[in-house]
Amino acid sequence: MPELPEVETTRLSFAHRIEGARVVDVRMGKPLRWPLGCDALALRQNHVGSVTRRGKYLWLPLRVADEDEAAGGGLLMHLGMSGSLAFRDQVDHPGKHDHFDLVTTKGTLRLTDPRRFGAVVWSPSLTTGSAAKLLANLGVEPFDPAFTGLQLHGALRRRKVAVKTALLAGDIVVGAGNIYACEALFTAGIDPRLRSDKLSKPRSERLCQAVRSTLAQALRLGGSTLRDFRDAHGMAGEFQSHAQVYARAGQPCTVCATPIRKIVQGQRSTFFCATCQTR
DNA sequence: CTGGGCTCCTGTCAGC
DNA sequence: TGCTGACAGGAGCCCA
Repeated sequence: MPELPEVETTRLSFAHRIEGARVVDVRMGKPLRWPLGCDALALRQNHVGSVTRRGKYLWLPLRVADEDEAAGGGLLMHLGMSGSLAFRDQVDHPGKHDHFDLVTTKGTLRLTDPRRFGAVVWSPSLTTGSAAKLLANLGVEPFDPAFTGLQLHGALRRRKVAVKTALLAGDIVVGAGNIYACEALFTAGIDPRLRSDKLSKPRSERLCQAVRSTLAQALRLGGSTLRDFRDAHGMAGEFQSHAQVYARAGQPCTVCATPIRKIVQGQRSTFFCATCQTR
């Protein structure tokens, strides 16, 4: 589910409210993708710092306030395919898909994740331990000035996979998942099947701009709510109704009316317009 | 090192 | 209405 716009929308919706809170209790539900990596009770008395994002991961820094239950470090969170976070003053008894509650003096942060591909992992810091390992192979942030057409061209030149697959891999540029990779390629007018190393510099420049503009537009619209995405206030996103190709197989292209095609690349569906995406 | 395929898990929907 | 199979926003891991 959550690609960069959804993760960032989530972060913006609760980061300012949880900052400075003291952890009062922690509740774990069914196992998530990885174990927490520390004693959950050791998180109590820690203070939550400023929540940041790297790719599709969120980082909740913790500061030790009471040496008895010291954890420090922070929590690296990932929403997987079906995860969402809610931050509420008061939470109900956990439902069957609520697998993590961080109860704080300012409210409770709850991870709901039916498929449990998501994760909450403790790490001593962002640059050491499990966080460092999980973030090690991430590509550049799409809104970082270091992400340029030239840089993208250089990275794609060394791959032979389809450009769509290379975008999804996240080790060149982070943030574009299946929806936004499809949408960015449409905006750039590039065939998703094109081999990465066949992208010219002008095409790479267009793709760079398209990745950025697509993610920026999605961010303005609060992400995409296909089924169950909500930000931490429970607000749905609006991007899905602006999608030009994603989930529109058989429907007319908004530009040229050619029916949108659906193919499979690397076990993921790709949607594209065979007329518009040839430049 | 690269690329392809599998896997984790649950819910939903199309088709019979 | 009930069953079965395909598919879903991610990404780590294993093997060729």
